[in-house]
Amino acid sequence: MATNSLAPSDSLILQEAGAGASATPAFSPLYQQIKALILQSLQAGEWKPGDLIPSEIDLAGRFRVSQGTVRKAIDELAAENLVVRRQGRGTFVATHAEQHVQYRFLRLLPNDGVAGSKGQAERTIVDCRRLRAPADIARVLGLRTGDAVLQVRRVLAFQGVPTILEDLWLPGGPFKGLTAERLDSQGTMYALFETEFGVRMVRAEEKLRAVASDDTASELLAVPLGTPLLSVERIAYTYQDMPMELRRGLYRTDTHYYSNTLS
Amino acid sequence: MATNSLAPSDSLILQEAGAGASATPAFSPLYQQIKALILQSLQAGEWKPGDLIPSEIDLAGRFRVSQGTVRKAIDELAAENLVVRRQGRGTFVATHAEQHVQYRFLRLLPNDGVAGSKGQAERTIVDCRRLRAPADIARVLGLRTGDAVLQVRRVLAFQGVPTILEDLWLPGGPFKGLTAERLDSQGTMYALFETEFGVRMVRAEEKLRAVASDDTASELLAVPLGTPLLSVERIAYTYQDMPMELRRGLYRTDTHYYSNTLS
DNA sequence: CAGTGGTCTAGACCACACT
DNA sequence: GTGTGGTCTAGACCACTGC
Repeated sequence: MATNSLAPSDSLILQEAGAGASATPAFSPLYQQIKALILQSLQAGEWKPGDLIPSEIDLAGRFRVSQGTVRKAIDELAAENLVVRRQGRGTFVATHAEQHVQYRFLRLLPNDGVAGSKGQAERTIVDCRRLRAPADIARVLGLRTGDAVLQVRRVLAFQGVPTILEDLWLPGGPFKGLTAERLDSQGTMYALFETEFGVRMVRAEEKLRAVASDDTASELLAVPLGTPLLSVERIAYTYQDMPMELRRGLYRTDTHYYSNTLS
Repeated sequence: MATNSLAPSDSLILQEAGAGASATPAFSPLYQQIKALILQSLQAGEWKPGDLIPSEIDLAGRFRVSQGTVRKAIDELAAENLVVRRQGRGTFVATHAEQHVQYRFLRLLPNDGVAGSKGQAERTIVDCRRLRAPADIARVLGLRTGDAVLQVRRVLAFQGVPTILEDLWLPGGPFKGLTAERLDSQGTMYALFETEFGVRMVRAEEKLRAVASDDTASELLAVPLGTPLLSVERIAYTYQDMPMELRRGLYRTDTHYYSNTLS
């Protein structure tokens, strides 16, 4: 804790200026400003995933606002899964590691809702290489064409049945030093990203299509050529809506289905 | 407003009994109880979709709690899209009618994010009949096998291209009197359900798979036999998690894609 | 026991919409 | 202006956790 950007010094929050002139240009509620400040500290890595952040009373003192205002800020962060509240203990930075759910963003479930069929996926890294980003990949990741990216291809199998083939691309900078061996360690990829590279995926967007299996997919997933597969393109974002991963997956949907809840 | 179940009379809320005995069997926070009471009124149809509900101060008075407690209850209802707050005007029951989004639960977007390509879908009712529910349909809708259900088949086309073929099943009871003509009226189906049958869909669950086009689908969607299509099975729920609609759709995903956000 | 988040209250003021 | 939801405060008490 060398630097604490939450010291009273930078708690200079723009107050709701003289009520008379309603021409306050860029006004936002106090609790939103607090939320933004806390977010900055999360992004800056001052509190790492799993860490306990200061108590509400503590933060209220630093920012010179009431506890209720801090509470509302944290409420929103908790609603966005950036932070986890635990009564009696405190508020913690959300983490993928030591989190019971195996796959944070994977919505694929087995057809038979086998109780606790958490049947560990068998993971196989097919390929892992560094290369210069093609234009389309670069654009999605917010890089320049030709920048270094890491490309990984892997297959996930459930109970011996290869079910998911996915290619993923990561920006070379933040993931310097990532190798196939590291990826083979136990634990989720996203957990590895957090613990080893300080990158926490916060949100993702997916585009789904139905496609026909090509040669490669048919071989790796052991299905006949032309079998309908669910194509899932995912862009995962870290704090600040910064894209940090592109994933293109092909899912077999004979034994599993993609589950979604709309509200 | 013949009966007002929110009169002070029924505001008998179990208070946090004598602090000494912590053996309160079924305790829940006051604001949760308020929320449940408001929900009951919504379910009972005392306030219809689009209606203005009483102000926070009003409700606080009726329930004999503080405005802040009512606020928290309404906050949650708003977060679940059951209610819409409008500063300066009041809180309204959420509605599908007069709501700008065309299709509440449809996640299909055109490949080219054409600005405002809200290109009205052309809707064609292919079939509409009453029948006795097969076992699988009945189970999903919470009916008994053989109960009356309404089955509708329709095609949605965008800019002349047939894109969605869907079959849907509705319980005969709540939708007594629904005919193909009524379905052909302008406005969303869900809007019609609200205004004509008092049924508001609140939430839905979908199962997605990739399948090959069969004879029927190929004909109605004008695609070659075997074309990969996105199969979407949707169960829509009204208040109280009561299933009210089963929909099985086949989407072409050459011109569109299914969009999903994970967080 | 002390410290944390969770609930509840009461009151003040602001921003907005309608009349 | 009046009434609505939106923000902010200050203080009280409860429920849970860990020492």
